[in-house]
Amino acid sequence: MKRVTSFDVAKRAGVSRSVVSAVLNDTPGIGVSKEKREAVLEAIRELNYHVDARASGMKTGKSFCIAAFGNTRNPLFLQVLEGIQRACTEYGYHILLSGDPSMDLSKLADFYLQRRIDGIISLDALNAVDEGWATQSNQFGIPFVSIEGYAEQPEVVSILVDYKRSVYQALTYMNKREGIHPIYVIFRNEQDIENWAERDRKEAYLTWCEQNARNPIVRVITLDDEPAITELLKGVSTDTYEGVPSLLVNWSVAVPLMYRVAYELHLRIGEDILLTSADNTKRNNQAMLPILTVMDIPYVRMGELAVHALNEQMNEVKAPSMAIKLWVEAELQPGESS
Amino acid sequence: MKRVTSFDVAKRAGVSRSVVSAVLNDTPGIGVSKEKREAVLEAIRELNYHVDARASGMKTGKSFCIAAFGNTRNPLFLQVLEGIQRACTEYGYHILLSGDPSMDLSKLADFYLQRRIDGIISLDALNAVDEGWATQSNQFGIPFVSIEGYAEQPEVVSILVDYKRSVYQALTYMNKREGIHPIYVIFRNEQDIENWAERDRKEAYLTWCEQNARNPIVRVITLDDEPAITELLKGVSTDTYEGVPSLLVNWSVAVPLMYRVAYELHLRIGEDILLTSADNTKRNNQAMLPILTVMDIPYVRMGELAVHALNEQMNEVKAPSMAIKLWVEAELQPGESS
DNA sequence: ATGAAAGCGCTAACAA
DNA sequence: TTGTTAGCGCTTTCAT
Repeated sequence: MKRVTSFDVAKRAGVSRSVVSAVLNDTPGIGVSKEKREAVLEAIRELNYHVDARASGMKTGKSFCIAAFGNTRNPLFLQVLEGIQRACTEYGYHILLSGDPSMDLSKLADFYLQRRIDGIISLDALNAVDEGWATQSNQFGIPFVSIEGYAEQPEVVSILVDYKRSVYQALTYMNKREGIHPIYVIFRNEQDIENWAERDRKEAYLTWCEQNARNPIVRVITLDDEPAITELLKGVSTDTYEGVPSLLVNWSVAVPLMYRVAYELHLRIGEDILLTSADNTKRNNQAMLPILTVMDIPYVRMGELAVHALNEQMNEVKAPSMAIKLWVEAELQPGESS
Repeated sequence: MKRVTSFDVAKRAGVSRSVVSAVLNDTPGIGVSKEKREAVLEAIRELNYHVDARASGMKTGKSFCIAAFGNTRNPLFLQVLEGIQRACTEYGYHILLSGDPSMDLSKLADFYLQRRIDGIISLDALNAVDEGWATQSNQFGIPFVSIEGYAEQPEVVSILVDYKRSVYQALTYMNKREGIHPIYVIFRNEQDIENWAERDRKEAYLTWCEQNARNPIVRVITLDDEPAITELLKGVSTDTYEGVPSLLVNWSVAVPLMYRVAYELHLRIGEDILLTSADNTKRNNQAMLPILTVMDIPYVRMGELAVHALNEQMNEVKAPSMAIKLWVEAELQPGESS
């Protein structure tokens, strides 16, 4: 069972291997006559020849392979992958998926270095900073792009969401409805320290309130703290504030539980209480009743952008068209909940 | 900027390249003295050396890379990937993610052959048959495992769900509740022909009815046909059959719309109407209110199994412990809807 | 037990 | 324009 090589193709086409290579790669500065070119292509087809990417990679020093790193448990990762895939197809890159966040860094590094990866894209947590992925990957000399992470590390290229704008837009939308009474609900993990996104969102809320002469009301609730949510919903629905109580939630993860609590309290979301999420994806909420109004985070596009950014890094474009920090905007997806 | 090679390591450790290689691969039948081995390991650490997988692959003929093929739009694919990833880590394989189903086969084949992939795992549609992925991949000589596809192609290795059992178990569970009245609702795409899974499920329903002396009632509805669903729910809820109307749905995709229709009709699922899905995943339904009772399909494990099956194929185990067709069982996840 | 040397399949620099 | 050749970094005989 012999592999067919470029030598076989050359022989069959009656040319030398370099000609075959030239035809395959459109090597600049080297012309091949029409007939020879045809002959080569013909031979390739007949022999069903396929370049060995490893061999060519060894010569050129490029593997045309980028690594996508993220948590396969996270549904958003799939959307990012979709974007990465789309852009990679365009550039001719292949995607290597290996290593989840549970794996230790040196093991992972070994993976990547063995494969001579051209670049790394990583979907990070908002508060990802330490571990020094970025610093590490710089050590390796592998171009690196973070999605949602390292917002405050000026040397790391990252794709970030403009959460300020997201909150601002959400509030503006909610405000269209007469007599609403916007409350900002911050859900957070107990152990997490406040991150940049959280700060941005809160700041945007306060700014908006000031500009619109509203009294800011902020509630902080620990994720999954059902009693606290019950209390909140009960409270706002019986409050004597003027207007319909209208909640802007910082983090989509908490929303299902809010729906459940409302369901159990027989509160109708979208009528008794209005609800909007400032951080979510449309796809994630298609099954919700009523449909949740969300600021949709474009994870697919962020994946695409990451590849473009990586590509610029890899080719060391002299006049980079892309900044170190790339900001994308969430898009309002009106639902029935507000 | 020079790459560090096994030669550098050898030089530093004061041995030859073959020794380095032997240490790295535990080459059987070739012993290395304790000191030399230590020296090599030391040098590797000092120089931060990493084998070039391409070069070693060229010699050994293995790429230690398997391709995962599936639709990145499908959330289930992520679960499969999770399983694949887990098993791959175990075997030391890397995962190549390239090509979505929209890409044409020859292009894809080119990808795989260029990379000298060791095997392919594909998450297929239940009715996947034509296109001859399998036959094709056999032509390429690349081991292939299908998840959910090619159930009726005896030569293709595939991981399949025992849907008969799934339906049977669901019905048994539903029947625990007194006086239920089980109706089987088949949702289907208009253009799709009936597939093996559909046949199995229906057969299981009929068998169960016979064994339990129930009158089988089957409804067929086109996916997304909202009026038909409305009619169905209205109908069964006002029927004068004895017992609570209890629906077993064949396909989870239709469930959100059923919930919506019920919501609009002010029918309380779990009280006025009982609902169970015979084909679903728990993860997909966490946000539903009330929580849907489902037969949970273990996609993660199916991914793992696929890798194991692939591994056996690749190593051409003489006494294969795995059959060509591997059947897995769905697990009942009781919810509040039935 | 260890070292020398022959490739694996390819590209790029050079020679013709 | 075309063909020759020297590696890329590794594994694996084959001698030593």
